[in-house]
Order: sequence, then C-alpha cells, then structure tokens
Amino acid sequence: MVSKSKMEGTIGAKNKRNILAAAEKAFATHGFKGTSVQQIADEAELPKTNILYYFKSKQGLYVALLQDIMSLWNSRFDKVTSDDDPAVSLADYIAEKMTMSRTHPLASKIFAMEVLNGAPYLNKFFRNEHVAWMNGRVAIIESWIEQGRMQAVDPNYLLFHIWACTQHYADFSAQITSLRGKTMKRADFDEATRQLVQLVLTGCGLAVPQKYLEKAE
Amino acid sequence: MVSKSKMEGTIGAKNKRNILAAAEKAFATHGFKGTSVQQIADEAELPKTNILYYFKSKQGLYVALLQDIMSLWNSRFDKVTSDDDPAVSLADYIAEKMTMSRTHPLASKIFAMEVLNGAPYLNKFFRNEHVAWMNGRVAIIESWIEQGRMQAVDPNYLLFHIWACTQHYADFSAQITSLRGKTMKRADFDEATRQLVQLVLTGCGLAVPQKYLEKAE
DNA sequence: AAAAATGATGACTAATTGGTCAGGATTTTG
DNA sequence: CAAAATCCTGACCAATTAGTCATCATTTTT
Repeated sequence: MVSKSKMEGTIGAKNKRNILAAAEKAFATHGFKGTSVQQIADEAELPKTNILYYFKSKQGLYVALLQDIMSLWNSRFDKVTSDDDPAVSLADYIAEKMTMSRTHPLASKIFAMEVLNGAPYLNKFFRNEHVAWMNGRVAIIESWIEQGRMQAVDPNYLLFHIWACTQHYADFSAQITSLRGKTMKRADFDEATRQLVQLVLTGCGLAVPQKYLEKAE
Repeated sequence: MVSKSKMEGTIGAKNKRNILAAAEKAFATHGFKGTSVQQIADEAELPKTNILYYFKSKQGLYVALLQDIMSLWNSRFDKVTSDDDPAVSLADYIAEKMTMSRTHPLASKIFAMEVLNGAPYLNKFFRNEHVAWMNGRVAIIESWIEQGRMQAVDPNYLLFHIWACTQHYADFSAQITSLRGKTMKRADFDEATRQLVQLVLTGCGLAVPQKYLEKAE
C-alpha cells in the first residue's frame, strides 16, 4: 500500500478518534468533573495510561474535544446574504440545527454543560469568532427587515430563540422522553422541525416554504 | 416571645436555609460531582461537619435542594381553563417563566444540569406529577384550538419551545453575555419577553395583548 | 435545675483519582 | 538491518474528598 508514508501516523490518529468518541460519551453523561480518566479508558477499551499518552491530561483531552465540537457548528447559514430569501434561509437554518440535535446530541450536551458552568474554556472563542459571526448575521437580518421582506423583530433575540428551541431537543431529551412516554424518532424530529419553522416564520411575518408544510423533505 | 415552642427549631431551620442557599450557588457553578462539601461549607461559613449534621450526605443535600427547586416551578398557568383567553394566558405564562430565569437563574441551571445528565433524580417526578400537568395543559390548548381561538399547533411542541426559550436566558447566560458584550439587565429581560411573546403569539395566530406591546408592565 | 434533645466540631479514615515514570514493544526510516 | 521514532503499560504516588465518631456545648423540656 502506497497510502501510508506521510499519512500522519494512522495508528495514532485512529486511537485519538477512538478516545475522543469515548470521551464525548462519558463527558456528556457525567460532566467534566464527574468523568474519570478510567471511565473513558474503559469506554475506549484501552488502558488508562494510553489515554494520557495521547492527551497530556484530562483537561487537555476535554479541550481537544471541545474544539472538535465547535467545528461542527458551521452551517450554510454562515454564508447567507441579504439577497437570499429570508423565509427559506431561516427555515433551512432551523432544520439544519434540528438535524444537529438529532445526530449529535452528545456534542450539544457537552457544549450546554460548558456554557452552564460559565464557559471557562469558550469565553475566548465567544469574544472573537462568535461575536463576529453574530454581527454578520444580525446585519443580514436587519437588511431583510429594511427591505420590508420580514417583520421588524430584534435579530439578536430571534437567533437566541432559534438556538434555544433547536438545542433543547438534544439537551433536554431526558425530560422530553419522559413526558412523551417514548423517545424522539426521526419522524418526530421532522414534525418538531415543521412545528418550529411554522412558529418562527409565522412569528416573523414570513410565509412557510412549501417543503416545511407537509410530510416530505 | 411566645412564637417559638412548636416553631420547629428555628435555629435548625435557619441553618438549613443558609446551607441550601450555599449549595445552590456551588452546585449551579460546578455541578454535583464538581462541588465538594467543603466548598459548600465555605460558602455557608460553617464547618464541613455541620453540613453533614443537617443533611445526611452530599447526595441528601442535593436531593433536598432539587425538591426546593421543583416547587418553584408552580405557575398561574397551572390553573388556566379553556374559558380563559389563550393570548393572555400564554403571554402571561411566558412572562412568568422569563421572570423566573431572571430571578432564579441558579435554580434553572441546576435543573438543566440534572436533565442533561439524564435526570436520574427527577425521572420519578417526570413520570408522575409532570406528565399529569402536561396532559392537563395540552388538553386546554387543544380546546382553544377546537374553539377556533388559535391556530392549529401541536401543544406539546409549543410548550417545549416556550420552556426552551425562557430557560435559555438563565442557562446560557454566559454565552448571551459574551455575545452582547454586557449582562442582561431588567430592561433587557423585558425586551426579550416582548420579543418572545410577539414571536410565539403571532406564530400561533394570536394578537399580542396590549401590555406586551410597549415599554410598560 | 436536672434531664433530654438538639446543635457543633476537630481528628481521623478509606476510597478515588489525576498524573508520573521507567522500561519495554512495535513500527518507521535511513 | 540498525537506529530512531512512536507506541504501550504496570507500578506507584500524592492529593482530594465523602463520611464517621467521640466529645463537647447549647437549648428546650419536664
């Protein structure tokens, strides 16, 4: 096989991925303090010392995982412009975030816990990239409003509310499952997406795009 | 003073309140595992053993605190009937929950953490009182819809979304503060409430009650 | 005021846990 | 194949921490 040379220690990379996946599961269920390196080792089926070999410390592993998670937050909404359609753009963004909650609930939970605890490892990120992102998106939404293409709502609060609702399905799944008596399946997420899109778009004086009106994608 | 006899060890009650307040602060900031009994003792300005004297164990203290917190969740919305006005009832409920996030953010955070971790101590509560409450409220909203007084939305998801948005202001305050560059003051909460009421009520095809339209209460 | 109940606390213990280290195995490179 | 780099791990250690216990102090009750 020729595909090895500079392929960056395939063995190490594989182990790191395995450890990160195990850490995600453990940290999401028990928090940073509540998770022992031994638990992660058991989950990864590796001896504890091997975890510390690849990541200098428990904290180092946690920070690496957090970075991994933040990179998942990228979205098509990042590139929306004031020429795009507000209804479609917002609806798609909501749907995208709902999909994230369905497919990466653990990542969402770890992020939530980090923020709950005052975001000690994210404050730098928040104050830099994140503020810039926010300013950009707020400007787009404001331009839609100026163009008379949607109701005058405060874009900041609108975004907060979209995040709150979409992330809720991952973060509060225990409560939702108890109340419904059954877990949220793919179809339930689709219905929740439709309900949320309807609520938000109607609330912004926008027509709901066709594809969010019925049982289809 | 005559008011002592069966007043249930005023001294003990006072200490318990003090300890619970200290525990709330500590648990909200560091989670259950991340908080040591010593930290709570320091916060309460009492020797550690005194904490263990009043509450049998760290877990016992945590459970007592959790019960305290759950009792805060009671609301006027619990008693709303199908004869009440949907717009006013929902708007007031949203406002009430927003006030809770402003005045009891620590309680909200502890609840959120508990649910994030799978709600091990709340599952019983969820399956009993909480499900009953939910069924009752869903029935009321459905009756409003049948009476043609509001849009046909799924009441379950509507309630999830109201909780998500209102609690978000307590649970994610670190992120919100970073993005805004300043903390949410009373006036900001009022504005957020107005924005959310407008979003949800309009989204449900309801007119926004007068008192949520301008800068007044 | 004696007795009983409640409140208070320092000293100690057993268990957990993050991390080190020395030495060995395996893989990659020259 | 030899050397270098990377990978692997058992044994061990120091720090933290929940909880116990014996003892003493204060308050309440009789």
